[in-house]
Amino acid sequence: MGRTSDAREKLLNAALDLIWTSSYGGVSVDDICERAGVNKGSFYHFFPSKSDLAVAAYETHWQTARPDLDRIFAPDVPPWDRLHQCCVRLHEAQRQKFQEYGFVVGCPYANAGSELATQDPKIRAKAQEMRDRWLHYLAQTIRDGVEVGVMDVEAPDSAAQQVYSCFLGTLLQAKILNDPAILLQLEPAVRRLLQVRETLAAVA
Amino acid sequence: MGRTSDAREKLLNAALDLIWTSSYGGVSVDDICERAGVNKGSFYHFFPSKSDLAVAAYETHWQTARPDLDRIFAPDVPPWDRLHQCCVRLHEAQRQKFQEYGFVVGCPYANAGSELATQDPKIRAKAQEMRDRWLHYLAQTIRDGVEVGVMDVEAPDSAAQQVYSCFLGTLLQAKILNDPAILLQLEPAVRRLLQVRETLAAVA
DNA sequence: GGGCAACTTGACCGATCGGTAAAGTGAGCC
DNA sequence: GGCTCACTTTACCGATCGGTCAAGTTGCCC
Repeated sequence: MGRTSDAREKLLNAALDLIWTSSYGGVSVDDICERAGVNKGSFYHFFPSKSDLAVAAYETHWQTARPDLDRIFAPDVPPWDRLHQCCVRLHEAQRQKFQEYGFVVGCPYANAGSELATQDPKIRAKAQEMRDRWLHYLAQTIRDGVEVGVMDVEAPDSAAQQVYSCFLGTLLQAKILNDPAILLQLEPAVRRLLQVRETLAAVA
Repeated sequence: MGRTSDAREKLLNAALDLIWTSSYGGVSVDDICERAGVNKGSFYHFFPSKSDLAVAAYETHWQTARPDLDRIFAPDVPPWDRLHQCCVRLHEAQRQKFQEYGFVVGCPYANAGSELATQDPKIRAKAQEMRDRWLHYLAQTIRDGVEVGVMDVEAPDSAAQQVYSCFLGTLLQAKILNDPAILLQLEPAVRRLLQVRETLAAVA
């Protein structure tokens, strides 16, 4: 029935790229179509609006990144190693984007939330969903770390939220300073927040 | 020589308000003029461009907020009390904005940095300047806290950056969840980051 | 009280915004 | 092999964008 097309995927990739390195308001539908090599008529065949495309692009990006995250946060990895690896990867990813574009681009979901939380309910909901997914990884890691005795925390869910705050805030500072090296401060902050045992941390 | 006018001030106030509760890209010059009750021709009499107005609005806001901050971070206030008061005020300010507009609006400077750091050098520079000003308060407080023995930190400048990350990240989460209560997690996070002595913290 | 400069007014600019419509095209299925 | 329907093409829409301009008007200073 009918023909097939990869225009949808090309639009999703173009949208994520452009919005991530610029901003939602700074990128037009025409820009996205041009980058994707797709006509505007086709755009509106696949997506009812610009913001629907953005939401879909974030979901696609998450699904792409998810296998990596599942590996980093696998239950058989020692709890602190998960967070250590996570900090390293975050720094590495921003360093790479910086080399590619000349800019620290920060977290795409957080950028969207910061720009649009008060304006677009669908995008705010998506940013919230992304936060929930991250918190799940973090909270489980912290629970495991406490159980093993490598972390000392009273309320793992609250602690996860605090660690996530450090993530977002450090990424944002790196973006504002346009300096990926800011992210090197992330790991020591997390270690303090979770009272990670020094001797074991050194092993990781 | 010539007449006087308060149009400039009205434009600055309108711009800060509108951009803070929405976003830079989500607010037009016409919107700002309408809110300020000023014609567009007058706008461009006072400011060469929209982004110049934004930068000026942030500076004005800072100068307005500064006396309060100087009081909170005064050298004769016990170091932990400064940070405690700061957390309380941050929560209170967002709660108030939430009541007024129905939205958690976050930090105006961080919002601007997040949205425009990769697009507008002047605004990125301004966001960086605001961060530097905050870090100055925080680092001095931490140095004082260490000296008095109420905090335990190796590198006060790094610690200040980590605390600031917590500020930004927690404000951003509150905005994404549209829930001011998220900010209640800020103080315990700061206490852990700086290893604040529990007994003395309880006094504050 | 006159002159000058600061400010206001309102119409206007070309470009671009997100989104639409309708005719055309081609791949897959029977 | 032809029908059908997913997709493409292209031209178009009214609204709005940031910004301009030239002719006013009004207060301050001498």
